[in-house]
Amino acid sequence: MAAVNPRTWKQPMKQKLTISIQDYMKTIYELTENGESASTNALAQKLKVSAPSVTGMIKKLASSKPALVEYQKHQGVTLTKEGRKAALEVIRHHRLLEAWLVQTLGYSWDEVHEEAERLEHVISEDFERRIATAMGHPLRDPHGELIPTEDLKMPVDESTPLSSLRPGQNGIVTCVKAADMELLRHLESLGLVPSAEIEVKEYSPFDHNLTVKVEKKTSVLGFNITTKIFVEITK
Amino acid sequence: MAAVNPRTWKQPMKQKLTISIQDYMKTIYELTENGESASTNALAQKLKVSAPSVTGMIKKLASSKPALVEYQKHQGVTLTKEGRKAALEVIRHHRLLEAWLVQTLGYSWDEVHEEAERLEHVISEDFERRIATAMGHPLRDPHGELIPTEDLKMPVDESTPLSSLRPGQNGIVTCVKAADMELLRHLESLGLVPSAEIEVKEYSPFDHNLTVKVEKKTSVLGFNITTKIFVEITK
DNA sequence: AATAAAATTTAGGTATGACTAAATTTTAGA
DNA sequence: TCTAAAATTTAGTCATACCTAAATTTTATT
Ligand SMILES: [Mn+2]
Ligand SMILES: [Mn+2]
Ligand SMILES: [Mn+2]
Ligand SMILES: [Mn+2]
Repeated sequence: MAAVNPRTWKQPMKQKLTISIQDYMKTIYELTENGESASTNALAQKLKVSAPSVTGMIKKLASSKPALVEYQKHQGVTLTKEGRKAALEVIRHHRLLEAWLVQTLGYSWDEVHEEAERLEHVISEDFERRIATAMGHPLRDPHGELIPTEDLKMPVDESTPLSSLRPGQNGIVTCVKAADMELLRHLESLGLVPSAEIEVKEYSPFDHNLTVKVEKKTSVLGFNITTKIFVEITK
Repeated sequence: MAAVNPRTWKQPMKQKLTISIQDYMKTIYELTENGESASTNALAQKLKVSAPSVTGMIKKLASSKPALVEYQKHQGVTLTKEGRKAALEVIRHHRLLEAWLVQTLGYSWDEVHEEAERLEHVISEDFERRIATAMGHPLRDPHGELIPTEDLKMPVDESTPLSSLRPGQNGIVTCVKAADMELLRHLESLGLVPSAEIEVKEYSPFDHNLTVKVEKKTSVLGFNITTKIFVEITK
């Protein structure tokens, strides 16, 4: 119910990270998945915080023991090993929660995100274990995003973006990487949800449009959509 | 994900109360249920915070618009109508969550409290509605505590403390008002849980001990226990 | 009524995590 | 290579919610 005096903290504990820090870690993870470092501005935008606030926080994270990020002025940040663990812990919470909310409370996949965004920071490890067990240790969340394992490793994703398929190829949707609720609802109306089967019918080399067929429905999808849908190629 | 600048708050909103404030409201509610006002020290103890911190917070709550508490120096605090609503909102969240965690994740009644204590502050009204609906709008939590209604009224409790029963009277347990996990587990081992049927066998006028029979098990209970168990008299 | 003890408030700080405005550094264009 | 724009950091504040030590007020007890 109450707070802990930071001055009386026993150091060598698995210290609980603040909600802010947890959000920073998660966001840095997402921005550095491609291998590049995360810029101050990109973080500021994603976290909806000013750039100076990011600089301040980043300095703190870099000088904490153990350091959670690697930081060089003007060069952005990357996660340390410790930092990656912290990020994956939050991401595991988030994705398990999304899956659980959809399965047990009938949330739709475009509604869950917000709720999970707040719950992810306050559930116990016990809660995490209970929902994981109750769902039979799912591999992916409702969007198809991979759930970090209990020992905080991120499974490798074998799937490829729909944009790389060509006419004649088929696939099963594994993941839809979209945050926008409008877009999510649109894709759902087209049947483009995880585990849907897709046939690629046509490809337009100029705009990279793909014509795809999902459950008897045919749609023409632009490049900015086909790069967000990931599939496991079946043919 | 980020914070709101309090200086740019639009006033006349159903402003979201901070977690600290929510905990103060809940605790003040509990301490004033008997009709008396809550003292600074009692609040400090329950909230695990220093007395000066309580004074400071109380002043803020009293001068906020709308005021959440009524406060007179050295005289303790009581809740305003607004304050009571705020308290009941948190209590409803807490008790619905306890019921939900026990029903769907197999928490035991002595484990749920802590988890609910943190979740109560972050679930949405939507989440509240979903779990209430999923459970068929339960009247009581796993301890038997009454759950405030959706329109934030506290139902009146018809039950009486076990301590007021005498040999020959029977009752059904409605509520066990104990916070201590050890005690809760002990009572459970005696079968003293909500909806258990109790027969009062003996009464010792000197120490107010009651000998009771629950499911073929007979126990002698001290006054400090019998005042914490509430029953609906059936005979 | 006087005084000691208990309760409460005042005074002065701290940590966290935001913000704006100004300065600096990096980057990219001519 | 110089320079302007963009990105980033520094400097200085602020709100929230705690804290300890000291002062004050209330309350009991003679
Ligand atoms: Mn975890
Ligand atoms: Mn979050
Ligand atoms: Mn709480
Ligand atoms: Mn509510």
